[in-house]
Amino acid sequence: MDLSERKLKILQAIISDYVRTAEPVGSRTLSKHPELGFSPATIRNEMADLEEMGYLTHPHTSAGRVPSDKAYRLYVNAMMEKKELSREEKIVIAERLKGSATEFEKTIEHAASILSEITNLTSFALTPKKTEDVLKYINLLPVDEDTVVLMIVSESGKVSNKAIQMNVPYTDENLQLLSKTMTYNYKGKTISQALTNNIIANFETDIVAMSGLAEDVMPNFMRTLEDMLNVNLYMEGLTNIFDIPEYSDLEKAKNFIHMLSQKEELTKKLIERDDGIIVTIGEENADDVMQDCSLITASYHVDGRLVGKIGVIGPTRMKYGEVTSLMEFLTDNLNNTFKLESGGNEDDE
Amino acid sequence: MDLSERKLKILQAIISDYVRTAEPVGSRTLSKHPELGFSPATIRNEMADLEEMGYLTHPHTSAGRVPSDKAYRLYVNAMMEKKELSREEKIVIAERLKGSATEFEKTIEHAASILSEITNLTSFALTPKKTEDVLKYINLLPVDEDTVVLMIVSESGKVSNKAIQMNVPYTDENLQLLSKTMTYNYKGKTISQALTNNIIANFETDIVAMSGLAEDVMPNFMRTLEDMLNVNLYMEGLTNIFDIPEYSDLEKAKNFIHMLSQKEELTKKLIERDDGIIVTIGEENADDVMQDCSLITASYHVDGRLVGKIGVIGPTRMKYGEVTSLMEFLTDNLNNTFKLESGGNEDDE
DNA sequence: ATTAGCACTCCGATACATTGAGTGCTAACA
DNA sequence: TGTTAGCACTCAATGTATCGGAGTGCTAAT
Repeated sequence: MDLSERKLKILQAIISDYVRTAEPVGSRTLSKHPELGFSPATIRNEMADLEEMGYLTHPHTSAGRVPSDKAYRLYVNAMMEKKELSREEKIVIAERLKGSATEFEKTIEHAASILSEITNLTSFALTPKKTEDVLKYINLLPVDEDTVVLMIVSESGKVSNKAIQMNVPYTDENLQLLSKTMTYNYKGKTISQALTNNIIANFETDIVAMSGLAEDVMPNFMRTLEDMLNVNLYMEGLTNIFDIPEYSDLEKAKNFIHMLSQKEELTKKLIERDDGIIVTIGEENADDVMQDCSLITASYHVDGRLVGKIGVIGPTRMKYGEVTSLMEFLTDNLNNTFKLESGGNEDDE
Repeated sequence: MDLSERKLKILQAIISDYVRTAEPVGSRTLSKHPELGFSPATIRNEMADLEEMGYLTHPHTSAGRVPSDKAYRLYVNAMMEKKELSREEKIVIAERLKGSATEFEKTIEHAASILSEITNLTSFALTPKKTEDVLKYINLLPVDEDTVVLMIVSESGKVSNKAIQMNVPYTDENLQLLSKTMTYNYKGKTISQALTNNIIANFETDIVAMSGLAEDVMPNFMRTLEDMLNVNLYMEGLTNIFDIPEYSDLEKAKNFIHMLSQKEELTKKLIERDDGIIVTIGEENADDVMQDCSLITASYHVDGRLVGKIGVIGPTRMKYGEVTSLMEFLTDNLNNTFKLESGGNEDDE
């Protein structure tokens, strides 16, 4: 089942040629490769073998060979070499990320820009899912006779709020009491814990509940917590696919763009992916509309806990080595950036 | 300079045929129109005149005629008839908008969805620019030893906030004093007024300023005000253009999508447009990349003051009558929705 | 003023020949 | 026995020629 040294070399050459040119590569071209000192005929034999084994395909009889998904998988697993970025590139990238360091979301957005610019693919970035963010402080503030503002502050520095229309008259004392009770009950809990353990039951016996205040406030509190879990999806380089030969077919381009326009679904797909750098190639993607794409995602961490994602999507024919190396560098950089800031002064909204 | 009755009829027929079929329309076809009982030859003469006057073009010698931008302009100004929506359509649309009435932004987003679904064009919706929103209440809340939350509430119900890292130690009294001073100074002012009249000078002599507190707070206050002016752009039906013959050319489709991906620029263009229903046709658009598109925007009002926009963009060949009627209905509906709520419980973020 | 008639133009579809890159196979070779 | 040269074959892509049809513009008749 193992491939001979020579077959591997040939396969690698085919992949790298094809990735570069997008044209099926033939035996003649390959025999000119410096690493492959064999005649076209020999290479043809090997290619026939490789095709039988499922690593290559044939668009039609008189065309060269094209790597299959299986070939790319082998390449990514075993043959691909990381392409370390040059010192200059690293500096430029780091600068660009740092240039917007005060604004959390901007930094993420820039990461996506960089990714699409360098790879010439479509990239995206997902802000962290705050499931594990810890509640710190809850307050209720009087505004009007019938309006109260609920404010929630979390460890990561996120501040959320909501104006609540009160059905029941309230007093400042009651508000304060409820704020304190809520803070006492929820402080130190993660958002997901707060959402699953509805502590409203505890209030039942309390004077606050008697006043009906909690009935007005708690549903809004829960909704606001849910809102806090929302993530933002940034996308860059959408039109890059028009320059990729694979998508010179209008129908294909349409499907691609249509898929990427479904932001909610896309977000869901991305969140579900495992941590670390994950490469899924062509048919490995569960999704029908992604059967001829490769998707690469990487996760970054804020404060070592909250997990966000960046990624690229493009044709299966892509420079896996370069892309993954770049993504590795980017996530490392993001991890560091968000570690130093360490829950500092982030931006709301 | 005026066009004869007959010429007008012919032009109208050409436009309506061309809008429907996207094919150049010839004299034969026209002579079969029930309204036009003339022979092809007669119609040809008239068409030649219309072409000379700039209302028609000729893709090539042996092709039918195509309306020019000038023709569309005439059509929109003088010939187009509003197409009242049916009672059922109105009900369905109103229901869809109401279904999300509690969430301001969702309502806007739905308006865009409806617009693109019915017109089969690309649509967008812009949340209102809050320049004229009036400040109501400003508060500073202690969180940490070195963290304070700034909270701003406006008449429209929008609540904004920002966590501030304090460089100077503060006391609760100082915070309260500063909150009160700020509220006193800014309450009743619009956001744009607050942004232009920097009242920080007034504080100079005040004890609060002495403590250095204001220096920490004011820049953040200003930044937050600016953030409050940010608008959101929703876009729907981006891929609809792939079904439009005009964009079966890959290059054109690319340019179109690329233009719409530049969200900031697009937002700026849209905001700048006058109120009411505005139609700009082809070359009337200042922008190079929009020379063969028509853009229709309409404004809706929240509380009669804040102005948001909805719109569609597509090929100059579009059903102006139907689209503008629909947009009129939508904006009327939005105006009412946001009037009844009257600064009620809107959503932050 | 309108229209029938006709020559003319030009696009688009169809058919056909040509080219060239590449294959698979066989037989010769080291 | 593995490698290679040679050769017939395949097939997409390209170019060329032809033809039909839709539509025009002009002229002459009504």
